[in-house]
Amino acid sequence: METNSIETRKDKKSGPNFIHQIIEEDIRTNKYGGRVHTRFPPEPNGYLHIGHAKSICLNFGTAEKYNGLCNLRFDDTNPAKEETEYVESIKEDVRWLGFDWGEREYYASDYFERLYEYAVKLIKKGKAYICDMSAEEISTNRGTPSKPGIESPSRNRSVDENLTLFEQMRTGKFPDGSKVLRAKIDMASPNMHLRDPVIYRILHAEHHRTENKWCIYPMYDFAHGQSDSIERITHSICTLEFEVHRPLYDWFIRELEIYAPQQIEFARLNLTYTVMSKRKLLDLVQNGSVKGWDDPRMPTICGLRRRGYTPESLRAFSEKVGVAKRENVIDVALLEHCIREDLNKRAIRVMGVLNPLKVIITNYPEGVTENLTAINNPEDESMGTRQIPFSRDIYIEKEDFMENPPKQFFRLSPGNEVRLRYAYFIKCTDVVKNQNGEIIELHCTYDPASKGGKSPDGRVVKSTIHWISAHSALKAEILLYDRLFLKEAPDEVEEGKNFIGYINPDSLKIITGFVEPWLHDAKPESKYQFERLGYFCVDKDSSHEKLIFNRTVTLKDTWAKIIKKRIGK
RNA sequence: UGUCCUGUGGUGUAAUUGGUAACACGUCUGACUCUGGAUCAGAAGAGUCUAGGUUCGAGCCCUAGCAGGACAACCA
Repeated sequence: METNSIETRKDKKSGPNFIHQIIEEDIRTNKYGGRVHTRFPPEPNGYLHIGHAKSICLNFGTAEKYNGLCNLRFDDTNPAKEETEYVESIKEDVRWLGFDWGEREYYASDYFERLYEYAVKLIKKGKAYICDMSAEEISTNRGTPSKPGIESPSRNRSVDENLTLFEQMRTGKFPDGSKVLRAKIDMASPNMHLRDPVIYRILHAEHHRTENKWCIYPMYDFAHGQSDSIERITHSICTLEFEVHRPLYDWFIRELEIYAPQQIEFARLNLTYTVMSKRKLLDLVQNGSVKGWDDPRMPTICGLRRRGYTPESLRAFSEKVGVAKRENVIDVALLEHCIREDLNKRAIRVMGVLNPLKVIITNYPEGVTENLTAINNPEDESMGTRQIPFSRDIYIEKEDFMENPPKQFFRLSPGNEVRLRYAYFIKCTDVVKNQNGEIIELHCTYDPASKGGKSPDGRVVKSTIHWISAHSALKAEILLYDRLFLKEAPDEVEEGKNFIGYINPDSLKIITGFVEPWLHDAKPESKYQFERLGYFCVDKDSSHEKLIFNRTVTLKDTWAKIIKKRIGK
């Protein structure tokens, strides 16, 4: 009862997004017999990124919400760019995000025969013709947005001649680029897409699925809408740039007299400090700025997965960014919030020291190891506890000690007592330095009565720091990732510059740290919180011989903020 | 000089379809705490691109502007 009222207060949700409003109206008016059928239609020519994740969540999520279906369809009309490898990676990513397309895995290439017949129908109606001009000629004759185009000399060929030529195109009589099939619409249309668009081109290329069956291929514009029609999609959700194509799709559907889906456009996702275009992501991979498509700094789904993002966090993110038509740039802080929120509930807490400083507890017996109990997750008692070894020599984080601390520094300093998490209170008695004056070791004393972290006399310490027992510490390679770009909007390049120039030179720091022995058997992709530091996940290349952790995201850090402010002033 | 789309706190998204701007992230306080995490309590921050108009009443309707974006691949 109480929880309920809290939930209704907290989850006071805003109204349905504009697409859902349209759908709800369509259901109400029985427009498609109450049916809701969407599709996610990627081209298998690259890896999916977080922008696609938004689209996937929208399409599959919408179908789920309204008890409908969502197809996975590959728009594979360009054999030159598409590969089976991409088909596989896309399927893996969609599945990983938690969506299921059942038996409904389709390909535009499955419809090539039907599309060919559609083209023939257009020719027979006098609505399409074979054009002999070259690509350049077609382009220059198309005019500009403000100047009408010029009609092709081939425009008034007879239906019979067009039919014959199209048939010959299919049988391979003509070389690439020598002829195209064009829709006969209006060379003076203010909409460029209606100026006799090319709908079929000759391409003597092997297709990843139809192999060498075809040497002519439909253009995307002539395949996409009809594919939606064939699949009896009710709501064809796509991004804004296809808004101007809609009149063309509607024209095809009308002239072909086939089932008409409804296209609705929404604004694609943009993220601060991130580039999202396939071209730029490819550039990053090819010029070696990152190690590959699944580099944890990439906004690709496989990159985010390797970074330690969970499907749940990505779905929550997709929900929070909303759906609208206005162009937007989402603060990556929202993405980071989503993964912290998810991992906070689920990740096991462990201790890891990234930048070790040796501490000798001088009044602790030598050669003794005792086990202390640590809580696996204070947010979830059911996750239990574990034992961690403690001994005379330990490592703490270098940043957790200051010889001459400012007022706001609560951690270890000469004379200041702190708690070693789950262990004892310690006090620093000596600072050992090398010849260069660098601190290399600390001597401390501990209070045996404070075992477990509580002092019987009730005295309080202001700070708790993490540590690792020196002899049982496990070495691990730790990859500290930061944002890939220094500039909030890396797409906005200044004169004569390139977005590559905005890359953060410190986006990756590789260090060797220590972690609890308990992590020896940690499995790839498993996620942990290193207490006080952040969330880390085991890299897929990690092994018993060499443990590798990726930092997914840091914890929120008030102290870091204070420092930043002091430096700023 | 064209056509289409979009303008609401720093960033996103809402506003029960004309009733006096809400939620999230971020920011800032404070409480609590064996993570300077989490949690909890609170604050600041927009008067809705501009100007007219309709109306008792406009972020929502009308008119005219302004600003931003998309469109000229045999790419998708």
